[in-house]
Amino acid sequence: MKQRRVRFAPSPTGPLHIGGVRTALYNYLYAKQAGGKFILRIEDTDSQRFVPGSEEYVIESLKWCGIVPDEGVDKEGKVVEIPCEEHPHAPYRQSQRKHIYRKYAEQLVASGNAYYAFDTPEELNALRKEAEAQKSSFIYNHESRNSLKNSLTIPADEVERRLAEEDGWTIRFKIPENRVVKMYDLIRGDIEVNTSTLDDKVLWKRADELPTYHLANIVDDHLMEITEVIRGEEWLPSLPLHYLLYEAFGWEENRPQFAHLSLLLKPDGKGKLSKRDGDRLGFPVFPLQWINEDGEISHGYREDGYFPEAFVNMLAFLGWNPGTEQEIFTLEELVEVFSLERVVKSGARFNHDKAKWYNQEYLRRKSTQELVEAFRALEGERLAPFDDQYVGAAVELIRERAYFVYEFWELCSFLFEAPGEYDPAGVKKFWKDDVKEIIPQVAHLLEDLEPFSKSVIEERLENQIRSNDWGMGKVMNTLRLFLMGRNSGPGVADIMAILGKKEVLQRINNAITHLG
RNA sequence: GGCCCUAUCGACUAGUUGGUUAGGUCGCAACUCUCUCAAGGUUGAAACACGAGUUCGAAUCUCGUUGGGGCUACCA
Repeated sequence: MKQRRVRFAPSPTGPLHIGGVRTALYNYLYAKQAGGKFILRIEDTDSQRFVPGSEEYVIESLKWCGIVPDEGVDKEGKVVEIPCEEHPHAPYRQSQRKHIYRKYAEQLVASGNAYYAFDTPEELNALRKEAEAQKSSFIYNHESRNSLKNSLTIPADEVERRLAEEDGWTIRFKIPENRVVKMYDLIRGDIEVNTSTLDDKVLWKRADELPTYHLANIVDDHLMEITEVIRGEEWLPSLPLHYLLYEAFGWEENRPQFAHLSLLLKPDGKGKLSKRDGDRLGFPVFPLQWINEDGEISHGYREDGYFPEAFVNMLAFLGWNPGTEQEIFTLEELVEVFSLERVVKSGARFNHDKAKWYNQEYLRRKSTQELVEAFRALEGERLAPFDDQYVGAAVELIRERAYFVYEFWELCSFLFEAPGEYDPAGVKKFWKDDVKEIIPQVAHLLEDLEPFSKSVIEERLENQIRSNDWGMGKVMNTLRLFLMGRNSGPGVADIMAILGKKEVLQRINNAITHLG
């Protein structure tokens, strides 16, 4: 059996959107499952829309996710430009493969499958406008091509002259008339389209002397011996053209199989997920932060505190499921169980809550030490005076309450800084005459307590409060207020054990003098 | 408009050969635990878009309608 070779082929026109990351992920999982190759190819045949930095962004995003290309990118994370043993098909950037495509385009003209067209963009736009006015649409196809300026209507010597003297020409594919193209999609099954509904797509652009996606894509997939093309659903309407191109080149024998992935949809309303939805609804649409030329910042999952494993797991389940009830999978486990047969055909709405839940699940699976390190990475200055044991105790106290490491400080800052003020609502609710009498007595009870551990504190407090009939709620909530400045949070005994006797007594006394 | 894809709880989905009390997860609600808030535990509300047809029997097969999505560039 042939080795599986799949590719992810983004265009460097800006940051990679999470839908793109998902496509890359599915390609990667599919390749790795069979011990195949995952190839990265940069499809930069649109010189107009090129955005500097996007190629690096794609590579860094994939790296963050743990999706490392086998071919196309070297160990330094650079796109390979010169062929070598590991990257025999270099260059992997289409702009650097220009010389390759031209002859294939010419070959199609020679075989009668394509033709030169001399119509200017202005002329075509005028035709489109005209058709629109008559509530129809202009299509460059078998009906119109014979009345337009191309090598099918212009005498051969004239064509020769114009090709030599002018640079205003394109090469168009000559779509056959009234033929049914029978296609097969690994996710969708059989698809049939009549060629008469298709238009004569441009294969070679005058504008930048480069092939269009359609030509470059087919040529490269063939030359790079791609076995399966897994791409977004937006390419499904082009599939008949691509089949016809394989046929015209005589490459049907080893034409890759195709799988079209449904698109990611907005969480609300209509349409596919876009950059603006992230800004509007407050969640990232990109794996990594992106800053455009105007200095506008788009949020990224990485910068927003997501673990890459959680992000990948969440993305994998958006449009795929293993058919079992397990929902937590590492990348390695996903490689094991992934299958295209289980990819869902309909579009999936992105859900921010589920993404957060995944992060929480992964946070819970981290060791305390890993979380201490992540916490320190975020709050270095403030945590510096405290040793790992103390920070670890703090982390263990609040880890169950967090979705993200960045929430840690808010949840346990009181363990590192004594409260400067006390929540007025809590003071009003608990700091009453009877409690003012009781708290000093409670403080006194703690003074000789040894060891000052959670269970010992808990036992002493509970016994005394109950036997004196002071009221558990009143006393405990007041203590919590004095220890952390707020009236909701972890258990009082837990807090005390971490802070230590001296600090606890000091905080209680401070509060008493402060509040009077 | 034309062409193509698609249709199960609010969301993600299971239900691959027609017979299930239509299952799970997120979210939501209630109860429970409890010194508060979380977390946990238990429970609940919640779906086969609609209409025909085939069949003893349809979420599942067929057709149609409707909804959703994509494409319709010398963009990918």
